[in-house]
Amino acid sequence: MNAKVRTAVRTLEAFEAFGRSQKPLTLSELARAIGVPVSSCHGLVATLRNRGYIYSVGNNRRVYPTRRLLDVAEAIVRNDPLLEFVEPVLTRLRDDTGETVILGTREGDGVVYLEVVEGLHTIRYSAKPGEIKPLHSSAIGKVVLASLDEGALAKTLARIALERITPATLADEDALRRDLEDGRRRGFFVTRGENVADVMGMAAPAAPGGQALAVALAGPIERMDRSFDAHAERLLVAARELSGLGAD
Amino acid sequence: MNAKVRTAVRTLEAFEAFGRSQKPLTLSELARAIGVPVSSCHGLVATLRNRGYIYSVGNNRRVYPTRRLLDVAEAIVRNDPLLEFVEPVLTRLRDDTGETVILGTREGDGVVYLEVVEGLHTIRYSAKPGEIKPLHSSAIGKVVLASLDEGALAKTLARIALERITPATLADEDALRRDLEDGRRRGFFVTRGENVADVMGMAAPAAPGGQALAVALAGPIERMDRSFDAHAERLLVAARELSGLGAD
DNA sequence: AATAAGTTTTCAATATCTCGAATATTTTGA
DNA sequence: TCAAAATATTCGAGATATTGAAAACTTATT
Repeated sequence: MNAKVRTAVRTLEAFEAFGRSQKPLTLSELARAIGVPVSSCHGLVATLRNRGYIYSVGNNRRVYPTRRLLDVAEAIVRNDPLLEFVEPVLTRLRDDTGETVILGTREGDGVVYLEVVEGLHTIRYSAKPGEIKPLHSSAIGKVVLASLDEGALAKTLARIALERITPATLADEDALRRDLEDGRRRGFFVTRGENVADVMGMAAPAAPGGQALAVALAGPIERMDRSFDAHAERLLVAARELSGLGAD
Repeated sequence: MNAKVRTAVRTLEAFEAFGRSQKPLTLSELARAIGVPVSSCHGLVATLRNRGYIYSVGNNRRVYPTRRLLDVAEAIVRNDPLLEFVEPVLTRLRDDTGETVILGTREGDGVVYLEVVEGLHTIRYSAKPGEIKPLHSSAIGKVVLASLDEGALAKTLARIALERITPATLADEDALRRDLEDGRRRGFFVTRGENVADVMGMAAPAAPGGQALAVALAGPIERMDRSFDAHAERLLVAARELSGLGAD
């Protein structure tokens, strides 16, 4: 169930490494950066060069990606079936609350972030699209769990380990079920430092085009608490707006 | 010497397929799009989902990439060691000539396009960064060949097949050598339908930050011919500008 | 509601990639 | 300039992914 195809992962990790390093790398630097033997990295780099995804910079042996990956990524996003419609709603929610806004959905036994609009404060919850979070300790994950019927919920809870990630994590099934019940009643779900210390998340279900997603607001507990009720109300408005979008 | 690591290629081809298809694909559609057995595609898709690079859209079984790839690609380009400086020069050249401008370099036994600024005409030479062109039948390739000393040139010509791609391709070594000599004398190199029928390219060496690159102008033969001298002169100005940039 | 057509998933033999070690090359430092 | 260190490349045994085939599941059609 975990990542399977090693080379696929490595290929993407190589690009991520360039994104982090912010400069051309030699073969061995790249190998070190992605934790791969130099000899294996050698073949990968040769392949990517052959394909025009990376090129050798200058006269030395360093390589760097061409714009090709950006080009592919832009073509993909240009035609994204979803995000075009939802982006304005998320940005308004961010502007009204000042906190980071996230759109996410279930992916396997986790949650994947589809879109992140970062908050306006210097201290803010920071995340990237594509990040994976646990079902039991993220606000969006609780939305997902709460949407399951009893049978599916029991099976899912049995399968996923309720790993204690912080002292506040609800690692106990009964506590988690009570928390889900609270959320169902309120219409939104909350985490208080259960996944990252000091972070509060609140999330509500949203179904743009009929697709089951969730929208979340996240920031430092202290600041979020001060505006808890206003933020919650604003979040629910955004969730309703999203659900009205895109007949798809 | 050709592409070696199969999965690396497939991974990128999968993303390219989404860029082309412009919509979510089922597993078998994706497999068909990239010419891979469904069973193999299955593992690849599972891996990419695990990594947050793709997610399942809607309730059906279609998948589409998240913004994660774009995020990585943007981080890479944000810190591109080269393109920040050269882009304005290329764009001015494009604006002054109306034709497509390309920055390229040698990569193995081919040429890779690093940057493309497309022309302003409806009918124009269209290309993408990362495309690979032959050394012997592209204007940039001729710049590369002409920069080699006799020993390296002989070895390279022996290694690469002078494939006849169009009727106009210089598939004969003597003819190609004479053409290179002409180019050296003029200071720039020309192709006339040698790689793509109806396309004329002209290229000159440029060395921003000391790195051996080439800048090219490409468009329909008929239109390029009408402004041949002016374009050539303008191209050489741009090449000089580029070579003065970026101490690196 | 049943059948057919298409799609996804699993499986184990096989083709391919991976990795450490050895070799070759380049860079660094004196 | 030479020696030492670092880096890149090659190679074969072993680890891993790939594949067609078959089973399980969905969706479309009658």
